[in-house]
Amino acid sequence: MPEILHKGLSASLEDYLETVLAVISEKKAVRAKDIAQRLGVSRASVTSALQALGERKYINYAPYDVITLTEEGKALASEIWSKHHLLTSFFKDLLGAEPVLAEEVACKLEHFVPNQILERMNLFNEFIVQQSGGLDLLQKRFEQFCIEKQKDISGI
Amino acid sequence: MPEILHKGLSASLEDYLETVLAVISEKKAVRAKDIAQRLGVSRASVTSALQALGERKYINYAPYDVITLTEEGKALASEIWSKHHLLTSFFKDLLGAEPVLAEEVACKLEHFVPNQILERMNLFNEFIVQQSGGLDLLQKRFEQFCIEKQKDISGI
DNA sequence: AAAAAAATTTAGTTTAAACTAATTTTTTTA
DNA sequence: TAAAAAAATTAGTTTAAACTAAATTTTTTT
Repeated sequence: MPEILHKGLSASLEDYLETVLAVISEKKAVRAKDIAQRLGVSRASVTSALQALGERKYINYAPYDVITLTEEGKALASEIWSKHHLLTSFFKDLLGAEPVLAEEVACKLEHFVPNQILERMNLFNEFIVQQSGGLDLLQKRFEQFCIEKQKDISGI
Repeated sequence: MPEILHKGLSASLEDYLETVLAVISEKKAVRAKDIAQRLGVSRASVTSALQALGERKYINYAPYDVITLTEEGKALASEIWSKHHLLTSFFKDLLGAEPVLAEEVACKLEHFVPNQILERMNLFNEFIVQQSGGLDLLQKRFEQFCIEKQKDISGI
């Protein structure tokens, strides 16, 4: 599989880039060790991913040197990160999915969901929340609906 | 990447299996050529995928012989197919996404979406449609909402 | 029924992404 | 500051999934 996406990066490399941003946001320096831990891969895999991201100018990389994001890298990583949040929120807050499952799906979907669909999710979310008089009310009613549905099913 | 999913098949092999079912449903015999065309891969790739599916007992495969689905294969292919439809419908009918984009996303998501999230999508769909007095009304109101939103944005 | 055409398979190559083991560099500590 | 520990990198291997080109088998046509 070539498996190349929107901006010319594979899902895998996008994950590494996203993690670089996440670690930078939390700590001062980016350690390959941290990235390896978060993604559950070996340090060797992190090195080769960082080299690939360096070649494509998404990060500034030199062996044993400090890692920083280029402007391109920041832009792309932020874009992916924002998709991640939007998707997680859609599944978790609107559909009421388990937070862990919502995260998991978002983590994969973020790499290939078309912008049009993302926009539609947002618009729909706004629309429904507005129509229902707020997220809280909507969630309560939906929860109630689900409970009744399950009663119906068990009552058959 | 090992990239193995729920039932021990990769997304790629699940796509081949799904396509076998689709072709069987439409034609009498399954031709490697048809599968190659649908998936946009070479005939050689189809052969090796069919061999892999044969080894794992999802299809009955022997060189140059007729291809059929095993019971396991039918069950799994149908499951994926049904996920595909549910997802496509969610994005297309509820969110109003372009049919082609909805298909594309569904095609990838079907391989790793957790059942809980799929169930939530269905329940939410039912809930919202019921609350809105039918899908037609909902779609009209949502379309109107989107139009107004876009006016707002352009009016800034 | 033999030749031609089409379809399938095999053989061998490529690529991306992972791994382990060994080496090198940096950092910490005694 | 020298030795030990930790971290990062390199070298080399593995796997899955694609590809092309060549060989084989099946099907069709003359």
